[in-house]
Amino acid sequence: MTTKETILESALKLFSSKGFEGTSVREIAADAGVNVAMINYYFGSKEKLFESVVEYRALVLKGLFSDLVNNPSLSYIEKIDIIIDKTIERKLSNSKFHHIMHRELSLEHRPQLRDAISDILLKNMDPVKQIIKNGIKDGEFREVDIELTISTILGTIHYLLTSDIMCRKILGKKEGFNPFNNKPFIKRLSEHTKQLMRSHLLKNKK
Amino acid sequence: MTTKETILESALKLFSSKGFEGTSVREIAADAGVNVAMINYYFGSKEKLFESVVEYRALVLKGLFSDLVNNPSLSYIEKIDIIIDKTIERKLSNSKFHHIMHRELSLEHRPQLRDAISDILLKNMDPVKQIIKNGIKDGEFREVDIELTISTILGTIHYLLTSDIMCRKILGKKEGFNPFNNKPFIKRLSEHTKQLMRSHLLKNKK
DNA sequence: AGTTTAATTAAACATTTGTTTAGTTTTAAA
DNA sequence: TTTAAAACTAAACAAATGTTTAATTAAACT
Repeated sequence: MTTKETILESALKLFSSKGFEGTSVREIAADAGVNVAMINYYFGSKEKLFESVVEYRALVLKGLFSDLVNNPSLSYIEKIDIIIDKTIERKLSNSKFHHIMHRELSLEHRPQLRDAISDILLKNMDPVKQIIKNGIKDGEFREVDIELTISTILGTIHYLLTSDIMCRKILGKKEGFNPFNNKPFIKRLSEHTKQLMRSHLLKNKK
Repeated sequence: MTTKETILESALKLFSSKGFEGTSVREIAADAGVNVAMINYYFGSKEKLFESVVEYRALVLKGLFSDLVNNPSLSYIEKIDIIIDKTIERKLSNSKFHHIMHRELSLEHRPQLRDAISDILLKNMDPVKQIIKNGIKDGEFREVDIELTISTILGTIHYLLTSDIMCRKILGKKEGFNPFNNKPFIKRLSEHTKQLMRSHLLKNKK
């Protein structure tokens, strides 16, 4: 790993757990095992380092669902199932990055960064919207509020996978329980969300 | 308003918009129009000021739903409707405080504060749980995943009411749109969530 | 080889940080 | 009115902050 990448990884970790202002460049340098000056040498400033972390990680959140829209071999509800699983999966494997982005969203300084971040987070919005819209048009889905239905999917997953301590308390679990690598819980979350969407979306339910 | 309260109000405002580390005591003092030393005089330290803000505002988030559990004149789904509306209402009238609490939850330092905050946020968890449980027992509700159903309600509302910019983009609204004081949108959110819960919870739907 | 460019270092820089001090004004009680 | 406590102020404090400098080492090129 190059020096630049080492710094990016340490910055990702520390920004995620302590926030931007809560993390000093010296901490990042120490964690990465490099000289403090290297941060400004490679990135120019702490703020630009932060933006680089966002860019660096935004790449892995590329559009996932665009090819799903025109896939004729799946029913609409099956597409929703896939969207749910992929969303959970993606959030789990990028939990630190999601932490950073959602925290930044709730802060009011650095408005241009907020804008960039919301774009990244909603990169998959349009294909999902299209799938639900088509599902309604073809009579498989009820005439639901499309945007808010997507918010429910994202909100349910986000709410539980953002704060381990919150998740633990909601579920009534003990200290040792870690939602992020607990397979039964992930399965449970997936099943609940899918079932929820079946009841909500499908017209002819039995 | 006393000096102490003025400081608390300014701290609430600034912590909410810029975060704990992102806000300096001098900014707070300036905003409150008092001398910097007053903060340490009244609160001891910046950290204790933060805890005081949490205490100060936690009072207004008292248990809302405990009397709802044993109310016999309402059906279970009507109780859920009330819970949804009260949750939205409470979040709107304390949006700054919710900002602070959810941000703090996602940070990993100050663990004892995280614990206190999650307790505050979940103060109403038990009565809601009880209502759904009774609804299932009495045959009005299906056998849903109770904890995750609550997470869906909270998650949907939280996801949309946390970041104005995100909300705007999800809904495809212009710059000027502010979800926090847009009545039609609040109504829309309320209706969606209620409808969602009807489909999800009710056994004999038509 | 020598030379230029890049990478890295330790130290210093100027600000800003939270906090404290010592003194002053205001308030309230005796 | 005198006295004591509370409220408030301006200044100073030490520590930490992001950033830059100047010097040194390593790499790459001619």
